[in-house]
Amino acid sequence: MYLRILVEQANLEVENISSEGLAELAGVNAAKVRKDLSYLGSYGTRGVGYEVAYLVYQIRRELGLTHDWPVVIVGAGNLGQALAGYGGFGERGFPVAGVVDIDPVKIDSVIGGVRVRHIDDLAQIVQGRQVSIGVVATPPAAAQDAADRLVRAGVTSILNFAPVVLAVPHGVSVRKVDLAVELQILSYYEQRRVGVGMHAIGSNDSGRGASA
Amino acid sequence: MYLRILVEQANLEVENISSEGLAELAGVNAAKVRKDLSYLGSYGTRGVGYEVAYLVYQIRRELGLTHDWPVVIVGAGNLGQALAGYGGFGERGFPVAGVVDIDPVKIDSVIGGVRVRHIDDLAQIVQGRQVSIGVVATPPAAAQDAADRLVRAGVTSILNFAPVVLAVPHGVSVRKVDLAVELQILSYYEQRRVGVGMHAIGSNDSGRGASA
DNA sequence: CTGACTTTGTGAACGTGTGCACATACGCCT
DNA sequence: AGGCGTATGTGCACACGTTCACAAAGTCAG
Repeated sequence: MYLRILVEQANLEVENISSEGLAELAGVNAAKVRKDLSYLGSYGTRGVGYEVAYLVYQIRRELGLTHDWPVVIVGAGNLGQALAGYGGFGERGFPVAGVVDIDPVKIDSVIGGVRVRHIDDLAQIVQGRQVSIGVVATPPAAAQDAADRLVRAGVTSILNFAPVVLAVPHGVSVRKVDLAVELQILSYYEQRRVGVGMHAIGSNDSGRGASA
Repeated sequence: MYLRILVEQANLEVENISSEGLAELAGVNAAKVRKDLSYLGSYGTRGVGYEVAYLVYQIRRELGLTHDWPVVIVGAGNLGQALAGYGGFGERGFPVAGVVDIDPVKIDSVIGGVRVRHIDDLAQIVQGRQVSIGVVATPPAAAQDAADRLVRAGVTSILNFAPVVLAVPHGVSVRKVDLAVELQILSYYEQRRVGVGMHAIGSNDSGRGASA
């Protein structure tokens, strides 16, 4: 998150930024910013702040964003198509190396400049293009199989959009994005708002909310 | 998450489930399950476990899922279209009440059975259909404006897919889903894996990972 | 060079979430 | 009816992330 804001500031030709300025843009506490950045080392200058360009470089380095990480998407349904068609990934260093599906009807259609291939070609794509990140965008019932295939092909990190808990071997990282859960959390706040007589208003989930 | 698993179990005609069983399906600790469920009240039976159907009812009640929460989507680009076309929302109690965009080219196209309308019609949609949840699926530059319009129209909860920090008045809840950040977190793990010589393997983010 | 001002880096306090361990309560079998 | 086994509910300890507060370190003006 800091990285995104800092890149934005760099484009605006801001050369230095204080922890307080960065905190405001990020919607967090200034002390937290300093503590977070201190894990990278002591790259700030007291009385001045942080040099934006240098900080961008250091964060990129720490996050492993010095080179691209090609990504393979499993599932060419609504979500898979949207992800492949969304240009933002390539821009941010995650080019779509391939899209695979199990449905013959979808094979060979082109999405976002990438041709959909059969899931049996997964290993070939992964090994040929050194892909280490896979995205599961299948229906829930097919998600575990998709994950198994990704792992077998050599992928070691998975971003899972299916609302299921994936079982993977040790050494494989999984992150889950569950859109329905996000909406359910909002519905919980809505329900409290009307039900308990408004004394819960303004209380957001830790750090994820913002107010002005 | 428990809700999703319990509904699944109910469909499999499981009548009772223990905290340990539920914990395994959810990939968490059994004590955590019991503590979480205890916030709903004492709905378990010692020596037996929890009655699935009753638990589903209680969780639904607590989360405010006893009735539907119509949702309005701002932005009919790649992501907006995918979200509108994805049937999962309606199924889970979040029907798409409308999709709006500012681009005249997109107006009147039909996505997932819903006609795209102009953003100026937002207030009408929100008030006419009692919408309290809005989804921001616009490019970053347009996100704050989209949020402002949603708030003005009367929406009190926002799910934000744009990679920006939204400023909203007190009393409005915001949740953010940033796909690029998720990938960056995975890239961080990947980078550690190769860089530091594998002693970080298997360490996932708190509770979001799974292994077998 | 000195002094006033600014901003970092971090020790300490605080709050929250997680996990262990065990008393408690319930069902079932004899 | 009584005892045994099983699973819940929760007090306690621990670990972690967040915030406060302040000394240290740097800049800049005169």
